[in-house]
Amino acid sequence: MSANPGLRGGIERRGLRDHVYERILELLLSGGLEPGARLGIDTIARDLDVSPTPVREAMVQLERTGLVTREALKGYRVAPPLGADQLAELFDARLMLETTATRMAAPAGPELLAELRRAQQQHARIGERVAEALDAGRVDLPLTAEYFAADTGFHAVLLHHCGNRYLLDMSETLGAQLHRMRQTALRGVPDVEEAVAEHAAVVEAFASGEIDAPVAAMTRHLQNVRERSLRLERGD
Amino acid sequence: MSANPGLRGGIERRGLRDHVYERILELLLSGGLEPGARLGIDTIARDLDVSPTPVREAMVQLERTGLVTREALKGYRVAPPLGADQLAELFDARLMLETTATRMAAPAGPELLAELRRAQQQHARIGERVAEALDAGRVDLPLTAEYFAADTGFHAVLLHHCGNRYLLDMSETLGAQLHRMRQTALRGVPDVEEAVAEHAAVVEAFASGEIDAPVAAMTRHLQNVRERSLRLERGD
DNA sequence: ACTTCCCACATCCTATAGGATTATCGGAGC
DNA sequence: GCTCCGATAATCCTATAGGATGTGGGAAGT
Repeated sequence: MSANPGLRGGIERRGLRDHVYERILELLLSGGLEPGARLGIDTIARDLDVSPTPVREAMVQLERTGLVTREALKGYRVAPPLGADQLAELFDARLMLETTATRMAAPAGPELLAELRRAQQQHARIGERVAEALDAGRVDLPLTAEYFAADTGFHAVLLHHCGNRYLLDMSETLGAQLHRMRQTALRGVPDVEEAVAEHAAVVEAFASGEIDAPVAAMTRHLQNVRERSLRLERGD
Repeated sequence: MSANPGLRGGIERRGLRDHVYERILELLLSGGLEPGARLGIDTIARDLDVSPTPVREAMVQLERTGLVTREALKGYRVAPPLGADQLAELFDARLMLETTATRMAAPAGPELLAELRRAQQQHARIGERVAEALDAGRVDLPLTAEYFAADTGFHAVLLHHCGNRYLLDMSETLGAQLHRMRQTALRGVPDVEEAVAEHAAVVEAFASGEIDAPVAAMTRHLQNVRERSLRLERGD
């Protein structure tokens, strides 16, 4: 296929729109902006040294993800924080998606098991560091971001192996909302040990070969996450 | 600038982007375009008497629905027809979504039952006319479109009453793909009687008050639809 | 002092123009 | 006859400009 993978840096041309999209996306995911803050087209265009047109396209794409809201003739804003009801619905949707994906991936091949173990160990490793920092009273923002990425990565393994692109798409859409929730509602990582243990239980269930065990373990995990998060949302 | 800004082809006053989006969407859903056909920005802009910018925004929005594909620096095209594997995945996703929505809507209030009955009668009424036309050997395209709309409407009732906006969003996304499938893969409506009967069974299950009956009826219905469609796809 | 009206500023939205890239078609060479 | 190559045309992509709309502040009136 591609003759020389070595020099693909200069001719990476895929339009400004995608670059602008990624920049704004990571800006949103980094959490530096308050919900409701204005996202002026011209302002962003000036900051990125591009014209308003690609910025506008990127905003349309972002609007579809739910991270930004648009009011006609008034401009774009950072989406308001998720309400308690939205939070519950989000967890319900995720429960449906991931249990189904787990069921579809149930006859676990050896490569799935390997990937799952790798993701789980990564998650556990970072989780341990997070727990240490938490005991020391420190809050390490980059570390927590890394932790969330590892957690997302673990779940992504199953979605990638369920063999259904629509489920994967839905999961990625929900993933953006989930990230937003973690920034606004939750302030830290209150349940590292529980999450790591439950992930390990899922891996064990897959390794056991029982056909219904993985779904049961995943259901338990997600219901626990839901319960912990909603309890935290209500104010401890 | 344009000669007469006052009467621009029935375009109202809330931003051209949404209007352009709707126009292109109904153009795609009407089925007048071959899969793979080019969707030139400037061409569409000229046809609708607007500038390329709102057309471009509408295309970004459409790309997210899966109805059109985009190749950087090459333009937009009508998405290729769904393969057999995509078809199966689509039905699996729909099965997951609708059974879950049915379960969530299970304690049926009287207003849900009323809406469901109304939608079911509408579906049955149009279905009868479709069957008559089918017996007479005629193929009435507007009538089949109306039939599909009624079928979609029946399922939409449940999604609207499940109380979860994410499930509703997913269903609408899948709905576009479903519509596309009906245009390409299926040519007519081969299973009017079965579909009407199964919808009636779903309504009855809701009316019975049994907590698990609606989910079971809906599962049976969707599995039957899946089986009939895939059999047709394989070529009778 | 409070409300209302009006005007100036900022921003969004659309239109037009030009550079860059890709597809197409005709012709030369093997 | 087939392949390769170059020029032309069409299209996409980005940038810039101007009209339309919403917003905020100040002055006048009650």
